[in-house]
Amino acid sequence: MDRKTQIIQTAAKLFREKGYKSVTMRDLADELGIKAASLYNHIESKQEILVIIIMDIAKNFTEHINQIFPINELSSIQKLRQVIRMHIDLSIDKTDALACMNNEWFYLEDSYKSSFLNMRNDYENKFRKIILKGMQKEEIAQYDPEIIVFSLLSTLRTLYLWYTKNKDYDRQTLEEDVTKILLSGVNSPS
Amino acid sequence: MDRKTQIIQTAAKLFREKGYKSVTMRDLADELGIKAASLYNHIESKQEILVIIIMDIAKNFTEHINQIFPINELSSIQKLRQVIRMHIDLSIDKTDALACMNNEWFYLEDSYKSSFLNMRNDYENKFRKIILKGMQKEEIAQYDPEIIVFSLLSTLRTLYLWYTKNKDYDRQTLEEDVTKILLSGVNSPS
DNA sequence: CCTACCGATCGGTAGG
DNA sequence: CCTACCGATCGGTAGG
Repeated sequence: MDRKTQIIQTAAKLFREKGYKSVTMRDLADELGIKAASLYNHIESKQEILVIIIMDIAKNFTEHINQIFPINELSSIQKLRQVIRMHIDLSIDKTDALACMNNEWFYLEDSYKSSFLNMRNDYENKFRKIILKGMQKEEIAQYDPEIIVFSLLSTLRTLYLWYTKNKDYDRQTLEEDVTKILLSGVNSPS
Repeated sequence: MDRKTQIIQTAAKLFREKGYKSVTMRDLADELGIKAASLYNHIESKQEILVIIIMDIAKNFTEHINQIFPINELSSIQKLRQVIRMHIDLSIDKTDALACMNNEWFYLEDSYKSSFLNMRNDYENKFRKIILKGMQKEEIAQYDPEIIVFSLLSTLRTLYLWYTKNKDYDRQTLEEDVTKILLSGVNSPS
């Protein structure tokens, strides 16, 4: 792993723990055992670090949903399952970057912020279309689709928080249980 | 409304829009049409403002769940309904403070941070007990209770975000629809 | 990768 | 509520 990657991963950890604005270049340098000025041999600015962290993880989501979305062989429920799995996998494998994306995107400067928001909107739109098609085909219950989308996404987006406190779950159990609860609700089936 | 209340409400709005760390006392003063130094005639510090905003809204949650929790006449589902309603009401009526509580509690200093986290834990524990009792009585489905609690809370906690973009919903429709989806899931009942 | 250092900005105080 | 101002800290640069 080269130095730049090291810097970015360490930064992701710190940004997650303390927030982008609160982490100083001196904090970051300390964590790496060097002086703040030395960071600038590898990166251009604090902002550049944030951009790389967030855009990289955001692309993961975009590419994955773009891949699943057009597959005609999959039912809406199957697509939803795959989307849930992706959220769980990224929550486990790229926790720090995911936390940064969720909480620090706000501090992206103008052009990157709007490009991030575009990616986010595209993602939500595809997610929404999967739900709507599932409702048309009566695979998914006929509730207000906006509230369904919001409810699912808010759970999926904060999974990383919960996983951090419950690391004993293995990936597969988590996938099964989260999928079950999101699809079936909490009412007793009786 | 006295000046201190004005300062706190304006700060809540700005903290929500830009984040606690990014809002300067000069920003806050500008918004109120005064000079930064004048703020200190009404408040002690920037931190005091944050403490007041967050502790005030946190107490709303604590008091409300403490009131509902011990009522023996209510079933678990009825308690859950009331909790959902509280989240919706506060999301609508105290949006800025709620956003601060969710995103900026992190910047509370030591003793306030731990006191906030205690309140939060108490709240989650009572919420969890309502769910567990509901499962015992078979009012609530027998899934992993931790995942149920997490899934419900993550949706309820981010309701304010969604409401901000969908203000055309009236309170009652929102309560009915959110309750239905959280309790029944998105699977088609067929 | 370091030392030395910069201009800007921050939260907050003194004194009226 | 203001003017004037402070010490500390920030992101970043120069030069080696």
